[in-house]
Amino acid sequence: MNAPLPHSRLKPRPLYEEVAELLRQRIFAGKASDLQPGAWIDELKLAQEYGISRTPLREAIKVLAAEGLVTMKMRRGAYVTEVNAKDLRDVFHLMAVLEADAAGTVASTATAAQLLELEALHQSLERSVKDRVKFFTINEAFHVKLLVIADNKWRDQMVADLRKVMKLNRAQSLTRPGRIEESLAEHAAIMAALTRRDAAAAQAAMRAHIESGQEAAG
Amino acid sequence: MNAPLPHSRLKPRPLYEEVAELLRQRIFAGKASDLQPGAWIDELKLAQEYGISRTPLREAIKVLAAEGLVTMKMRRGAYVTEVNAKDLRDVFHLMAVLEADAAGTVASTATAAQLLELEALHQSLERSVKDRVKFFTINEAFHVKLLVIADNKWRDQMVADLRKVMKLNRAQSLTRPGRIEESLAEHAAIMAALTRRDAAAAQAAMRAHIESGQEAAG
DNA sequence: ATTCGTAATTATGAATTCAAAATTCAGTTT
DNA sequence: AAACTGAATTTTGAATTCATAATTACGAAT
Repeated sequence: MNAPLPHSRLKPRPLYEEVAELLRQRIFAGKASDLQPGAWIDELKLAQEYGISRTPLREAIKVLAAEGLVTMKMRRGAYVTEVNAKDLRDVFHLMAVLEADAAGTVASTATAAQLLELEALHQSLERSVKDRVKFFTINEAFHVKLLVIADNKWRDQMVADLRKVMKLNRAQSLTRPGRIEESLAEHAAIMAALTRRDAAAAQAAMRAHIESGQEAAG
Repeated sequence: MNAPLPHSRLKPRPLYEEVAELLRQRIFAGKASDLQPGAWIDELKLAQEYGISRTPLREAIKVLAAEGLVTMKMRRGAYVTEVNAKDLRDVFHLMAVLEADAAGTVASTATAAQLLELEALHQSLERSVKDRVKFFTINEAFHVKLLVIADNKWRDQMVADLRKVMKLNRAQSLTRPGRIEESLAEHAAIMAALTRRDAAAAQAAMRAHIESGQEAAG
């Protein structure tokens, strides 16, 4: 079949993480891949395919299980997690709560320089309304920067995990016509509140923004 | 030292989970155990001690790593996580945010019967001011019940993980004189807001309660 | 005596092997 | 033909073995 993966190069991180990342991508590929939600994960097949043993593969699967991407059933192996509508609502709700809190923290504690960094990103976002991909990228960068400034690694971890679960569904992304302009307006509201250093308003604006994104997805 | 564990009985859950639980307890025992914060985890020693091989032990360690209890260093093994003062503040903050949100949800969506269940627990709490252990137990039960009613399994998972990290520190627990009465008063405020179905007040009361607990710990 | 370099030891990461449970399949019986 | 029993196969869970990276120990040289 496949030649063994040339993981001959000096490995900067353990194999199981490498494999976990590969599996994540296959899972996120959704129905394009064989690892769709609900699918059984064939350890033997995957191990052979990647040219590795089952040991690191199983370790990778455990990592994904902790992230919520796969679900383990006793003596029945691992399955790609299926998220129903309520799950998705719950995940979006938490994302809104956590990011709103981050926005509030930034409004009250960010330095002037940090606010300028956000402002720069926001302006870059405004210039990207015509480029869907670029808009998406910078939008992501804005949210990441906000979290970095809010400086709570535990929340960062939580948000990252929630994002992964969201990606399971594949519905999100700014595809609905007019959604980009809408999103931009919401970002403007967030940015304005931050600049005013109005924590309550920043929280509210961020919450509205995420919930708005949820509707776009649903 | 120890005889091999008699895992002869029909195992209801995988060995690595069993072991993960044992390790958790040892870690939570804190300085009473050899697994204090910062300590290196000797795979070989532990595996021999439990009478198992390194394979399930390493799987257990990966589970704990996902929970944040241990930290992996590439090619250097696993270490019990050390939480500094800022980490602890950040964890408490998130706990406050998540539980406050849950309280808000309960205030607005709980059924009358569910509120009565909480009310019953609260009254039981009032009757336990003189029994430190009982108070602690019922207090825990109240928070758990609240989360169950709020019905968001992803938040439940997050709160559970945060609790584990908190327990790493071992400072928490209602030991300061007068803290029990204080805590009871805060619970009364929460309960009152819930009964009034005042979501905003319930959130604020819960947030105050958790932050108050943080001071008691620090 | 200290520092640098190399050999020996130790510990981690990964592959392989083994055991046992679950599923599948065939055969028999009603 | 349907259903039940039991053997064969498949697959998970765990132990063992192997390879390599990292640390330690030792010794020589400055």
